[in-house]
Amino acid sequence: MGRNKLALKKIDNPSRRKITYSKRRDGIIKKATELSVLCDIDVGLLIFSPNGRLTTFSSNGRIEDIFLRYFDQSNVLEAGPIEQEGALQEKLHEITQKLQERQEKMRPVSFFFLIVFAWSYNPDVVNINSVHDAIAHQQFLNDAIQNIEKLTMEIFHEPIDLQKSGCFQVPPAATRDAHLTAEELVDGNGNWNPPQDDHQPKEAHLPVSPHLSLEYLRTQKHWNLQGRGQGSA
Amino acid sequence: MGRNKLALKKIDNPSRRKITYSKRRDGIIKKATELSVLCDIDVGLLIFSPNGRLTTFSSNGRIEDIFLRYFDQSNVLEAGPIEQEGALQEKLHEITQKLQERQEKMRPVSFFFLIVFAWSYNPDVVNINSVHDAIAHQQFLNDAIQNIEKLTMEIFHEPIDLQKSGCFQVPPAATRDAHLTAEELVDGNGNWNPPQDDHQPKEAHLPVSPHLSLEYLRTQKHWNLQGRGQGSA
DNA sequence: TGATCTATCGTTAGTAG
DNA sequence: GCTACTAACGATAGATC
Repeated sequence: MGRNKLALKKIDNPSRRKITYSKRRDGIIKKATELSVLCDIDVGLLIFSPNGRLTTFSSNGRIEDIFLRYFDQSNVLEAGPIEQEGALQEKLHEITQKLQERQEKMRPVSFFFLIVFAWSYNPDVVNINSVHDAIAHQQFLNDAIQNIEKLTMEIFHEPIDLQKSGCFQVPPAATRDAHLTAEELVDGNGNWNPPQDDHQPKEAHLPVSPHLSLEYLRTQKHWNLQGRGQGSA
Repeated sequence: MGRNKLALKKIDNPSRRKITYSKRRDGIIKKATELSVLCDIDVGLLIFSPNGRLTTFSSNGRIEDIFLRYFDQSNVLEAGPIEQEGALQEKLHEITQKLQERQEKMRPVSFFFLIVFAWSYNPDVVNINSVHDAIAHQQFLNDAIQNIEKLTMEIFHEPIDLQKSGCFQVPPAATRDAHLTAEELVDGNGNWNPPQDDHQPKEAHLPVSPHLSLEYLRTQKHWNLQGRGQGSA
């Protein structure tokens, strides 16, 4: 199209690239508009410009509404897969550290959300097996709750410098009683052990972790340029 | 384009609508591909077909990576605004109830995430004032932690029927000790009250709630068809 | 029968300069 | 903006399931 064809590769000349960006961004937004109106459907679009500036399009309400619908559909089932212990912990720790290093002015809830999101997303899960075991499932749930709690504790115990940007320094969080792991609550035979007063705090772990079900992926079309998608071309 | 022009309105004929959908979906994905390659940028695209089927495009990795980048940019600051008590509680309750009614096969973590997301998103916040008060902030954090925990408890105490789809019925969660509200932990003078054994469970509340900063919105372009966006046309 | 591809054709709208 | 040029796509027909 246009006076002459463009090769499908990055435009070297920065100013030309920006011009092309503007034109095509507007074009694709128009297309998205038309598609959503003509077919009466939800469309969401996220574009990060060469300068890192974000342009968002959503056919209906906010882009977050589209996200919600996405996650709503992603709630697909299979039994919880087994995750090698520790890996998830490390990942979370890495994220929290990175965020703390940046000392970004972050709103606590967004921060908290990011953790939970990164955790539930957990893209690096491979070599996992399905286990239909209610006990394990319960372990997972308990550990999940405690892990989030624990993480939040750890995070907000550290002073995040929010004062510089009109926010506050987060004071030390409250002492909490919930530091039992499911391992302590369920014995080797799967029997329930109510918490005792003489327990010792212990590292929680996540024996089970989420991933998208294969069946779900098969019913959906996912495209991306790195060939990691599941789409039927 | 095409043999003759289409009016920019919903296509009445369902089969024609689907055909148009397919073509234009492929077209817009091609455009998104070209845009991301030519300009070397991240692009994410979410399309829900007339049948509710989801098509996803992401220029780089998974669509969730684009989400993460979005939320990363969205973590903008202002002091936490005051939220009228109760409204958020109601909203969360509504969501949990709706989800329970549907009895959908949901993965616990996704479910949990959805709650946290809906909570941190909270689009209905209006008429809020900024308050620079560390105590209130701490209350908020404590309440936040406890609310999520409490909700998770409430949710998973209820048997969610996951068995029909190869999943399990979630057994009653462990007895937890963390049902104190910040109100109980911090007295009227802002002093810290460690938990006592004779406390009574009580409804937690959220005095503070997140929203996107206006300044952030001003620096970004948001488009949508309902005129609620912030974009400069 | 209805849905979903494929192919072809001709018009026009996206876009490079 | 403008202009030139071509690729997106509406219509239609035929194939497959």
